[in-house]
Amino acid sequence: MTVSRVLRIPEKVRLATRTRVEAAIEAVGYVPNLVAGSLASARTRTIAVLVPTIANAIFADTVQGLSDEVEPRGYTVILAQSRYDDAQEGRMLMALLSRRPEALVMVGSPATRASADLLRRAGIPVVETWDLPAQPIDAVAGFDNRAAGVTVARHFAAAGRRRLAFVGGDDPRATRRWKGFRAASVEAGLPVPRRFGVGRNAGAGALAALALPGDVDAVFAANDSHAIGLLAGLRDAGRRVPDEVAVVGLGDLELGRLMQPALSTIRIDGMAIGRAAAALTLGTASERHLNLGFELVVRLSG
Amino acid sequence: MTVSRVLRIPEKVRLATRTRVEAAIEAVGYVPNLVAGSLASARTRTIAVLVPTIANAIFADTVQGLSDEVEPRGYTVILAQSRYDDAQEGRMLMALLSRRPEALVMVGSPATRASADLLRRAGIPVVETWDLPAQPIDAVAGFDNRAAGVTVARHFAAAGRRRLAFVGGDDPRATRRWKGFRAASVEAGLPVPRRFGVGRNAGAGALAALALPGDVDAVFAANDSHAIGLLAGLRDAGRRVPDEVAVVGLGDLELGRLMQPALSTIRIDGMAIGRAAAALTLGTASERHLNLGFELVVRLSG
DNA sequence: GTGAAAGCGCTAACAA
DNA sequence: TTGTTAGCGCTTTCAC
Repeated sequence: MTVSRVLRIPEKVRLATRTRVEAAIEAVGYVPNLVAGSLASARTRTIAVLVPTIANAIFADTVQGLSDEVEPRGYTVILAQSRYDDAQEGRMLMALLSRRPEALVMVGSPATRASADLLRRAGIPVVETWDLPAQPIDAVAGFDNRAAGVTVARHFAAAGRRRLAFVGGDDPRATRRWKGFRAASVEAGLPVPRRFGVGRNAGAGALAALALPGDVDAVFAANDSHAIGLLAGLRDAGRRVPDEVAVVGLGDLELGRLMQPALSTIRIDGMAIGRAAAALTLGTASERHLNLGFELVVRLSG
Repeated sequence: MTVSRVLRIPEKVRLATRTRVEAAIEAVGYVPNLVAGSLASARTRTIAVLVPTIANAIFADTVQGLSDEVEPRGYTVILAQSRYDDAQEGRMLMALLSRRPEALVMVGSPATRASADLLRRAGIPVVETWDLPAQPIDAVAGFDNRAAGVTVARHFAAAGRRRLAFVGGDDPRATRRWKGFRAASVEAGLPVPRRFGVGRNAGAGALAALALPGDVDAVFAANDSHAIGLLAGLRDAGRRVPDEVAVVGLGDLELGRLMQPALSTIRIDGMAIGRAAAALTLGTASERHLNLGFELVVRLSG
């Protein structure tokens, strides 16, 4: 019991005792067992994180932002990937909750009703990120994906572009960007944009460049990785950017800034999303609904 | 007890009983408590991972490779970041071990003797990655960083380059690349290369381009992110690549392939390192010492 | 300021 | 095939 106090509330132990205990801890190389401690205290000091994939700079940034806030406070991150697969998401949610995290942070929202119910009954703070769901489970740290699409379409329309296209995946957030993009295009009196579904890497963006009809004069790529691939593909195809085709991405990857022409983009601060999620899980946030917004950064590509 | 069996060894429960238990589980929304289970069975089904930072594509790839292998087997990844800081590394190692992972995977090797001792006494598989330490704690999945530097220097020398430079950080692995690069340059009869220490992002590479003396005709950037920044910086400074300066990176980021000129690089398969680490932790690897190698990929930048 | 008792929710081992 | 007992290594509570 005294050892336990020395480790957790040293000021409640007489200095002499404390010193002796510390020496013993050192001597035997004692490493406390937090799984036993967690069971006894009902506090695991663990935050669960579920991302589609960690091998994507934007989500990795969010995990880092979260982890930067949470580690100094003694929390450990437990991580799982849903791989854009609803069943996998459900399994991972269950696996994470079985470890009794004190909060759960996920990119997006649960895909199924069962997953949503599971989270609702978990009795811990749940933070949905990278989106602004209409009926959140609990807390939110994200931005309006639809509005991002609208912003880009209006930007293209104002610049006199007429034949728009969209390149992106079919996950819920990309789809919301697409919907906003399409609606605002039509509202601006332009034809319905073409949509190119693609894989999840930059090479896919390059492929999209090949498939792009000759009359398209502006493309919104739902993430910067695609946009950069698209830029490279257009360059190789001999199509001049932005003269013939404008390109705008989303995410503001550092590398987009270094492309020639520099990539215009919707800037999202993934690390800030992670930090906001941390504040929400730790209860230090002022509100449960954080709209971190986005910003159109116009560079040379469009 | 019967519930426990239904969940872990359902074939040992009569079908009728099983069905009833499953119905009850469903009805009350029972979520098993793995922290209690872990304590009782002394098996946490947890793998600890320590990376310098997760917001770096190459490490994120490794974490994904690892996680892809272990998640289907019921393991959960617990993650911590050392931030290239020895004290932080020590604290995180302790924090991770307190949670009694069944194995620990880290990028590089423990920085201090105390950390190394801690790991040695942990009594679990420990995998050091992204390097080939001479005296590993236990298992290794990596490549020879020094040899990578040697390969690039010889490549430059064979191409008739004379004034070499190195751009990179001062972490142990970048330093080993530098040492190999320098030694092989001198061996080839070239002057000692200049070394430019830089921060950890691509912008730093762009800055290095500005600092680069006019007579340098070949640069080895210790990672692709720096190399891509360097390419952009050289382009903006009006220095032609590869005519005036050759550039070779390390990592084979997808975006390097899309640059113009396409980036030559030392290809490392970060995901394969993660998968190998998984095999090592799960005991399915044939050897404890895996050299995954690297490959010089010559593209247009040098 | 220190220690003794009880118990966290499971699983291992054994009994029925 | 099912159930009982003991105990995993801590923390909480309460006594001294």
